[in-house]
Amino acid sequence: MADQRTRERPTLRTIAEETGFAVTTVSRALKDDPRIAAKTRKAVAEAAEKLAYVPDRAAQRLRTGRTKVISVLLNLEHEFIGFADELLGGIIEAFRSTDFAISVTPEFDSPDRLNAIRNIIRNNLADGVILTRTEPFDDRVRLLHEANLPFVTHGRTEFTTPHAWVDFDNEAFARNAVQRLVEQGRSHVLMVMPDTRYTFAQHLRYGFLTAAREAGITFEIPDEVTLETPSEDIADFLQARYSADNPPDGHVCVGEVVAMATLSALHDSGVAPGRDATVLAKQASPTFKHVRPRIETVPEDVRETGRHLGALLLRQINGEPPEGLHTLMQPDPVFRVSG
Amino acid sequence: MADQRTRERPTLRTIAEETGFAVTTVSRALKDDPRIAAKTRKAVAEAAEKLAYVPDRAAQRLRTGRTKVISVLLNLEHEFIGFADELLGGIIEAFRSTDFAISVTPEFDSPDRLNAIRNIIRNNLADGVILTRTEPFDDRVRLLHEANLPFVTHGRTEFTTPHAWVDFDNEAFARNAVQRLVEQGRSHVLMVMPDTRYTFAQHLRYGFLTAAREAGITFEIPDEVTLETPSEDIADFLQARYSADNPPDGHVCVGEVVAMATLSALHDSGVAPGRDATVLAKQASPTFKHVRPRIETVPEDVRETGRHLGALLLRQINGEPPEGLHTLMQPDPVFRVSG
DNA sequence: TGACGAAATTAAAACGTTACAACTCCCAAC
DNA sequence: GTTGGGAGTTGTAACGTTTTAATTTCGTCA
Repeated sequence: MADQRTRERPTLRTIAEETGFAVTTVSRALKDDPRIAAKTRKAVAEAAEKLAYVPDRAAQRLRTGRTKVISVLLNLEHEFIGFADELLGGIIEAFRSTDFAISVTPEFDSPDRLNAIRNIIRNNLADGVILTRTEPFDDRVRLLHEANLPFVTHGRTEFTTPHAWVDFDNEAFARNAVQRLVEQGRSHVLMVMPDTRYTFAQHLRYGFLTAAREAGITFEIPDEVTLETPSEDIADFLQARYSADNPPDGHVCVGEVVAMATLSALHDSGVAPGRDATVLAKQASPTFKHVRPRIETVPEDVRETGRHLGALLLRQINGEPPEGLHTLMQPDPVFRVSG
Repeated sequence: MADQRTRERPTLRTIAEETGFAVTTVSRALKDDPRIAAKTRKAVAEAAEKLAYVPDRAAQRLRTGRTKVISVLLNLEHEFIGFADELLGGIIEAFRSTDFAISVTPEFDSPDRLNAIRNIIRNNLADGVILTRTEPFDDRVRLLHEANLPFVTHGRTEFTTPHAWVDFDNEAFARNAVQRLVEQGRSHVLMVMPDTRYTFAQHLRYGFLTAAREAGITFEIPDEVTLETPSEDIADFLQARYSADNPPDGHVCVGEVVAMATLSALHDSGVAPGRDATVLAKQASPTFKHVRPRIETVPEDVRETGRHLGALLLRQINGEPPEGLHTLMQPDPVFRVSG
């Protein structure tokens, strides 16, 4: 049985023997080191090509300490549907022309989110880290900063020490949404919020509240449910709301799951979207095109977010300081009927 | 600025100096080698604990050739929404108690799907590989087999050499679906198929055709669209079908995206699901609960699929031969109203 | 003619681990 | 009192790379 893995792979030594140069020379020549004569570099390159030489990553890593690995921390337990697909897709695009490997590190529920980071630092598992679900005073950020390991967060913190981040302007989104609801004559708006521990929950809340107050309409942020509540419970809650006093007539939905739960609650309550109430949503996946009745949405391009995260991380790995490495993605100010 | 990455990490040598044993002894003691006296093992373990020693993966990898990495090949360009989230979630669960890292390797469109595999083999990037979107005579399987690198496919091949796989019984699903449609009095059924190059397309087709023939009803498999067609084009196609002669009255949908496209096409054509036509679907995400009108579905647990893939791969990495390492996941034979 | 320095190349060490082949004890057997 | 052998331990080499500090080579200038 032929085993290509154990079949002798060419090493620098092989090339050295082939060309008659020393291993050091070969190593340098392959990196186009100007100390090596141009003629030599060419000869070495040709030999390497001929032998199909590829450097051994384990040896490089042992010698240099660089892993050539990017670690993406994801909570795959209850993520927004399709979030990981798109984010990873974007990150991978950003690293496509490099030889970095993308490693997915699971993050389990809160008590020790830190452990995943500690593990990466202790075992030197990555040259860079991408964090999601950022909190205002995120300890993971503190750890990575101390360890001097490049990282980018999806979402902002409130630390004063600068670090790279990419975020969607959720405050603007919420503000725009409320204003649009007001334009449509709505007067009592409701929004299901993310868990308050995440920074973007504050942004949403702020945008939502200020816009509602400015417009002089009433608003409602339920305590009973969050985006992490199972979506059928959200739907049940909303349905209960509709059979109680003073039901909302406008909904701002931060994600597709909550938007669909809302629509199903309206449907099951006999409330006609568009006529009796308006539902606005942030749309991240193309699926939403097919939801009926059609509602107005604003897109959030998660893949693009991933590309930005990757790009900012790469710049840090290449030595740029994190100062100013930010991308705040602006929502399209106009809501459009999806599909 | 403290840099924990460069701060001296304890190595075997550190422990050796601390305990007075030789490096070899320490190395063996840490693996509980019976050649080392129990007392020594204990002393070494304590010193290692005290110093917070963790073995250097680069050094282990260089020395042993084992990478402690699993590579998951995913096409993140046009995957079913949420597929990667769930599959990765399951795979990660399977490897949770090991120290394997999960690396996502992008697979781009067909011409050279092989290159990703070649790259993994040449660079020795993984100890095991998980393949998705398997084809009947999948060259990737051939390569991995030759390289003697453990792997599992999601989906079956038609090779005679045995290899590990995990699959959903799509033939049974399609058969059950057609039978259910017949029960509901439907007489002309339509199914949008995956691209024919994938093995599971054959299974679906076979189940669909035999059940329809057995029941003596007419059926239709459009050439114009596949599951890879942009979903709005699928919807447009179906809408056109409804304004033409002899429209279908039953739909089998392999995924949620096509199910939603179908529902939107019915809606936009003024065809009432349940009364004028029946839509049955395979449901992989909980979101679908909220789709209105409700339709009957059968669940497919992609996370469980991931767990199986991971488990079978792990067994091979631990030396089991691939013979008999299969899991064919059976669909629930009864369709239920979702939500 | 010999010394100098720049250009080109090199040997050797190191990264941290594991594997191989010894080596040292010490006790039992003759 | 030597021998044999097992238990326990160890030194050394090796994995393939990069880095440091030489070393060689050669043209130039005094």
